[in-house]
Amino acid sequence: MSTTTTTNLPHHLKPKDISTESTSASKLSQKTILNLLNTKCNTSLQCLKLAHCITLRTGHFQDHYVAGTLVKCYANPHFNNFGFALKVFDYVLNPNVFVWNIVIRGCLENNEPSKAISLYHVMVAANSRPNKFTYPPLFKACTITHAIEEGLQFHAHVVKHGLSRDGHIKSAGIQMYASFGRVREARRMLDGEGDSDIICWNAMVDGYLKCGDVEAAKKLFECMPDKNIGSWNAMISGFAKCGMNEEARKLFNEMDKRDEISWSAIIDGYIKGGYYKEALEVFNEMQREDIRPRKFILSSVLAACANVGALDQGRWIHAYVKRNSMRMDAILGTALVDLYAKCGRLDMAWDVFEKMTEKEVYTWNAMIGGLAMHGRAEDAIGLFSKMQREKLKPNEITFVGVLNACAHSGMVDEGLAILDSMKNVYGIEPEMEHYGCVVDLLGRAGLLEEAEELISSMPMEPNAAVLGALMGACRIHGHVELGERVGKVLLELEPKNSGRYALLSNIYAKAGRWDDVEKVRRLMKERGIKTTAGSSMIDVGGIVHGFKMADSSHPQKKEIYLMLDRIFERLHMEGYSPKTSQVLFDIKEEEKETALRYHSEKLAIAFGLLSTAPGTAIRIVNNLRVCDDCHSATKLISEVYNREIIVRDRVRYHHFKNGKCSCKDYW
DNA sequence: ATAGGGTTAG
Repeated sequence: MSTTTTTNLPHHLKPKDISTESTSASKLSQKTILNLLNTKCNTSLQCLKLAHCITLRTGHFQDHYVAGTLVKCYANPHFNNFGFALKVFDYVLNPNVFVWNIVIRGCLENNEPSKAISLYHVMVAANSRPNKFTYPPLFKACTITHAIEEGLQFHAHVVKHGLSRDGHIKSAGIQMYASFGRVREARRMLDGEGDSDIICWNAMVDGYLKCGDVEAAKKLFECMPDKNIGSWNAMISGFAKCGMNEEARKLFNEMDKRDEISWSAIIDGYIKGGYYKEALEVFNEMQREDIRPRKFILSSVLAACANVGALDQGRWIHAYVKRNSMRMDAILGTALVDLYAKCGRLDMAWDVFEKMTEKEVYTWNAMIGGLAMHGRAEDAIGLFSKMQREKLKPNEITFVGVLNACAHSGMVDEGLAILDSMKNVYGIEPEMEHYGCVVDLLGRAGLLEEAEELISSMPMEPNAAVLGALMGACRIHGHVELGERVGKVLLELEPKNSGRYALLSNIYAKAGRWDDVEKVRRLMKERGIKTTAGSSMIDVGGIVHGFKMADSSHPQKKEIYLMLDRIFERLHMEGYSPKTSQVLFDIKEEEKETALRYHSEKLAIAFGLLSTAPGTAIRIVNNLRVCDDCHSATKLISEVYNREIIVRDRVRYHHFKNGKCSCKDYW
């Protein structure tokens, strides 16, 4: 029975060629061949092909045990050629359960869960009776593809075949039901007949937590007949994922033996909650306990470094990876690419990217996104084309990167063409995020009407992010009426988001409508909304220094403020005039200037100029977008002090050099 | 008979 598109196998690998031949090889026993397949053939494709030839020559190919093992070897994800495994499978006559199970599992291991499901139907149609090994991968496939109907059907088959007692099936089933949000069905499986063991309990604990039922998880954890380290870890990572970092930490402290997963879960919880500094502290704590970090933790920590701009610590990890000859797998490599890109070192990001041998879509996405963030739209699009030349399928994240690149450099036609091609060429339905990028693109370019039209043509109701993009464009182009209209909707849609209030009052302030600015301020007060304070971080000698507006907490505050005054003296001589329209209060002009002068970004720059050698680049990470005034001041500083200043804001990078910015004042 | 399960990463 043919199950795949059958292109023929190479001549020498076809059964019919030599199955009748009798050579000395035929004396090889089944056992010897299996031994060969199970040892050498898992790493060497050459050995595998040789073994394949031998099975054909000796007539062992139609032995299901041999054929199954052979297919399993070909299906090893390491070879990245599952298509070939399927072709070989096609030549197995009347495969038995063993062979079917191998190929179904192979689908899963090669990221083809839907294929696993469809092959199961072929298997049943071919009258092969599934056994207990058949179902776990199928449940997993349903979990991944969210195939609820099929999952229920598989469960029914499990019952029909009398396999419900099996622990492997139970744990996979529990996970599946939990992923559907059906904890009660999961629990019923756990409590049903047969042997539920630690792994099933752990899966259930995890399931409860993934569904947000913390109490049920706690209760089960308490009354489990037996626990292992995995049970604790499931609780900790579950707490961490629910944002309950303190609870997680409490359990973590109670453990008598922690493994890498325990540490990793804690660190990850902090990262997910945006507590990057805390994450880095835990990492240091771990090292003080002499635990040698491995790639799992390292890639998490790299994400934390990337987010706070801790370039030096990130580089240390990179060096650590090299020093310990750790394999640069796709995840670790991607984390490094992301780190360097987010820390403003595109050169190093590119270096890692180029040397990586195991790139995945994520890796390309990180590099494309990095280029986009730096305003290098042509390069981002170039890389996108290269990705296709290398026959890698872009995913929806790839398009977010590419469209962002267009938005950051005003490439309207290209952006629209790409949005169009998503569906027509790549078969990927544009989602809200993609529309958001294009609304941003059109809006920034001043095409407000087109942006509005796009929004009304979207197949879904615009969310806050999309409207926010439109409103941002209104601010840039001084479109008060539209901005006001959108702003009102947005304030109801997201009454807790302080950024929206700031944007609206900014639009009013720019138009000099101070009464309305005041109204917004009062509304915020009524609703108890606090503005997100702007903060800037700068990494000097491996230590990240953070500044807030008018900050006086830094030990060197005196020097910093003195430096700032000196800087502004020089800037004024160069013709700098403060962009007081940035200030959201109707105060006197001089006061406005003072308010601008102590923006966190300027404090960080002053500190950077003080504490780094002349000529070295200054790298700053802002939590918000750069303001107009900081932008023009920084341009001038880069010229007057002859320094390259690299500023990362909430969405993109600005490379200031010789009085100019890489964003070409378009951001 | 042969094969297999949970908690950690971009």
